[in-house]
Amino acid sequence: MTTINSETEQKILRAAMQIFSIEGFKGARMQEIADKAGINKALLHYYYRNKETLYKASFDTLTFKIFTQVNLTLHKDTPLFTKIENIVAAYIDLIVETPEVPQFILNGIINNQDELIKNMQELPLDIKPFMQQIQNEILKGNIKPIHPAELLINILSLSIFPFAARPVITNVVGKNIEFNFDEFIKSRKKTIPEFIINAIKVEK
Amino acid sequence: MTTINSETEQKILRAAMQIFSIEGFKGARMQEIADKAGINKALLHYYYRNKETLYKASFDTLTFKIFTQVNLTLHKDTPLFTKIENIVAAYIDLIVETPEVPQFILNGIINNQDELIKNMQELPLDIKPFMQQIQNEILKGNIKPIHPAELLINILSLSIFPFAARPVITNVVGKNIEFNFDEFIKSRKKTIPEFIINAIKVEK
DNA sequence: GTCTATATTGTGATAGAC
DNA sequence: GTCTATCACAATATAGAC
Repeated sequence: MTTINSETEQKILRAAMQIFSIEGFKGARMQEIADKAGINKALLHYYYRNKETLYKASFDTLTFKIFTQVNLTLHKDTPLFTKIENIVAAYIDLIVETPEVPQFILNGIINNQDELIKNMQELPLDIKPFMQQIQNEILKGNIKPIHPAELLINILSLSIFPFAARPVITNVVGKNIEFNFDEFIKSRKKTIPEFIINAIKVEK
Repeated sequence: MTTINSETEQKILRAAMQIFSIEGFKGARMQEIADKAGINKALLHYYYRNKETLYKASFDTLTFKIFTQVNLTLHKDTPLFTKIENIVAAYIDLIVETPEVPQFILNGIINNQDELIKNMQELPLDIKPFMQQIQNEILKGNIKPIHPAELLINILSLSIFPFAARPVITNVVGKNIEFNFDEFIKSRKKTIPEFIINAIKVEK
């Protein structure tokens, strides 16, 4: 993690996070970041040697909170169904709070993939205990057989995709019916876990 | 839709679709497209006035096929559960066949949003009949109550997200367990519909 | 239609004054 | 620490010969 000292450094970082999220690494212009931070281009290079350093600092700051929070939820010792509710809620809350994150990550996937992967590998994300928990519930006959990785990917897909696809969804769905995205997202904290639990639970 | 005449024009367009998908609009270099097409930079400008024209032509060509196919599946008169299987299969097949599409669309969402929306509004996508079909099944008590738009978004999320997030998934999941993405995707044509149908079906 | 050469502009980065 | 001025090069676009 990067430690921030001065006021100016913070203004730069805040501006950088916004611009990189919207424009991606290649699309972002140092001039634009400087403008948004209300300072001069040369000052960017004073605080951050070059564009890459600034990008890395933005990535760290944006992802640190969300990943530690999700990691925490994954490791906590709670029953599976409760944990699924918690994971979904954590994702949705954090993304609503910092909506740049999914865009930033997607942008990274698209035009800065190697750098992104390198950065992600440094994150302390350990999904093994959660996978083990799923496996145990299957063995005990409490849920239907499913590959633990697949269940995790389904949880992520349902939680994150709508944010990434927001403009397309509001456009395509909104063209056909009355649709309020913010209300939709709010309701999802309840409907996603319901959907998932219905899909995997065993009727007794 | 753009009409293509000469052989060279096709080579350019094919190259452009690939480069734009990987690099995004701003990241793509005209030189790179020319190289991949095996021709000269100046010739790009002969066929397509500028970068934007070339981008638009790439978008049209890439999205036309996938959207008409999905639209067709949505409108066909098949039972709901079969239709869900068909939609998922159509998406996965088309994306496997043209893996540039999700990246291209995401790129558009991210750094060319207004243009993308304008382009999408021209597509002949009509989801009303499918939504009506879901509503009818709910009324007949065949499936659990769910907002039709939400069900559609869940189908899209589960089908598309893994492609967009592929690098992150292979990295994060692969770091923890043995994981083969191609096999995973192949199996999803079966597991996604199962998951969805389990989530919404009413036990009788 | 296709090329080489070049004009023109954009953009990351540095030097050096204050 | 912050600025102005400028360098160096990369990238889009055009002119003009063949």
